[in-house]
Amino acid sequence: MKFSKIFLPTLKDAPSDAEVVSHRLMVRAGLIRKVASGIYNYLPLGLRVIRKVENIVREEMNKAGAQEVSMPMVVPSELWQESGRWEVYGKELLRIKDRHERDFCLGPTHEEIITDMVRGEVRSYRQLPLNLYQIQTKFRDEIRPRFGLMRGREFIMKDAYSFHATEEDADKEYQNMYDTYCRIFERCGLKFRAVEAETGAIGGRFSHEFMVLADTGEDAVASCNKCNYAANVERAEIKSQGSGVRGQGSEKDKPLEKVSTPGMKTVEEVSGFLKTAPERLIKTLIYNSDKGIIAALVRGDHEMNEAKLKRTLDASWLNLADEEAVRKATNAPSGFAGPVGLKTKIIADYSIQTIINGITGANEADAHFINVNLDRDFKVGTFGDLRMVVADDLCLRCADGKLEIFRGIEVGHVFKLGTKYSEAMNATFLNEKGEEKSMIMGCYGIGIGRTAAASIEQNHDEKGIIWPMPLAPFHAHLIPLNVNDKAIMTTAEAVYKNLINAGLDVFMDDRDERAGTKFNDADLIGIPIRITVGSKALKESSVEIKMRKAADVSLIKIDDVKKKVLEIVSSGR
RNA sequence: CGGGGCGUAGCGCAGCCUGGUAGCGCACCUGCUUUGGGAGCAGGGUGUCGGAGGUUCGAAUCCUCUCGCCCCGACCA
Repeated sequence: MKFSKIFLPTLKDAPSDAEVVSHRLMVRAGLIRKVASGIYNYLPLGLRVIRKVENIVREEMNKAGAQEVSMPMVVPSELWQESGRWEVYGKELLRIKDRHERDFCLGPTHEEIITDMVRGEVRSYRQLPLNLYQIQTKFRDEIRPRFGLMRGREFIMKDAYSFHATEEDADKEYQNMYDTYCRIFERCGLKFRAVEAETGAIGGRFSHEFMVLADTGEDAVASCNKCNYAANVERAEIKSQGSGVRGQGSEKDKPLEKVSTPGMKTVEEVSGFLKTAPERLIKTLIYNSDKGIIAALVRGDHEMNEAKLKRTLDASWLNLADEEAVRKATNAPSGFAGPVGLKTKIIADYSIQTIINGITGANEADAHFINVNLDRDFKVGTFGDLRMVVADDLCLRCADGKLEIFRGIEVGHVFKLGTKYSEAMNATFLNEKGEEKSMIMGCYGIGIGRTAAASIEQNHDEKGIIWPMPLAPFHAHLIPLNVNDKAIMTTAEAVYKNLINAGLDVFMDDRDERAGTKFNDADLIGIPIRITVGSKALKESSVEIKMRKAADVSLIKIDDVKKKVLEIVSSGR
């Protein structure tokens, strides 16, 4: 492909709405253009990269025994009603009506459709297992799309679904997909980690996320500095610290006292006003759930982890009570709730056990209690691990490890679904004994565009993108320095044809531009191998070859170019 | 959905407060010179100033409504 022919608009300035480096560079390097919030055009160069990722995914999935299918993007509401998610999924599900006023949605994920497809055909355990996948455009009406392809509303995803007759077989496939994902992201040249994760809206039993390490990542991951435990902070468990017994310290219990705290609602305000450390405060959060109104306590310097709370309560839904419900439960405006004298069920994080002479809301406006002590002043129904992990928390899985927090971009996610969808949608089969059983399912997703974006987050410099060879839109970038020089152009054309005949993807900048312009565009676009044809090297029957990621330039005889480039490309980096 | 901000040339922005008939840099077009890291000179403006309505002799500028986009938050008392 030649620059003069390709539709490749590069930009010196990035549009002001591009925040993160991958978004800026994708726009500047002419890979994508925005159509609407979270919705993008893929330009030729961008599509090439997308295709590279897709093909790696496709090859590895096929190798792992999965089969490619394609399902519709527009899905009738009935299937979603059957699974119950039409009600549950919320506003992210873009609902549309056809001309007959029938409800449809744009598929954000395809558990319902695939389950419907499989249940229609599979009757016997002999037809199992199955692993079907597609690479397709999804739509999720995200609250706040951002960061270009990183969190779009419309995005390309590989989603795979497996069906099994037994738990063991499903577990085996889960491991198979886990291993496959590791191979895929390794082939993409990414630094990543697989971490334990929450299952979220997809549901299911357990899951792992594949996180590309990047400071701009939207997720935080806790990982042990001693053992191989790693989990999304949403999920990460904490070894309860201390003995769990109050009063170990030298401090004596003081009498309970009510103090005036006009307008002081937040932990910062109260601790600042009373001149104490936030860890002395007991934060009281009033929740509404299917288990009734709950008061949940965490230490002032900690954050509640609702996923943990939900699990500990065994609740199926849970949300923070609104102002009115808070008043009803505590007789006070929000901001002044506390466990003392509270009638509702109280659940607390382990860390509450060790607070001596704590501070809580007094369940009346503009007042807090100080010197609050567990058991003497209030009772807790259940203790549990309820809070978000922070750096240096102790690892639950090993003896003396501490947790570190790093940021990551979620590029893949594997779920063991179990029978959530097969039961709801009646996807059954007959086993050897002729018994009717629900199929055991798994599902496995990879964000294609996000993987490309994540690669840029990890591989760039101030000049532009530095593609790893497997994702690069072209293998080599050929630059004839002066298109009006006959000797240079003859050589460049010869090298171009020679490399193409060798099966390589070659990009030639045949524009009548100055050297600086071409070099800068080359650095921006980030093709791994740069070959420069100029008069200096030509005198020695040579061209210059430079790797995008390296600084050094080497001369190479024109006759040896093909061999050299093939060598670099096949070495994979 | 709540708060804040922005919408002026393809991109980045100024002008708006204090109304007077639209500008800067880059890009783009023409010509000449130049040609190894974003060239120089000369010429060219490519715009419903997001849209609609209003105030006014006169609106990019003031007012109202509306649309779009961006940022922060959106359960953290």
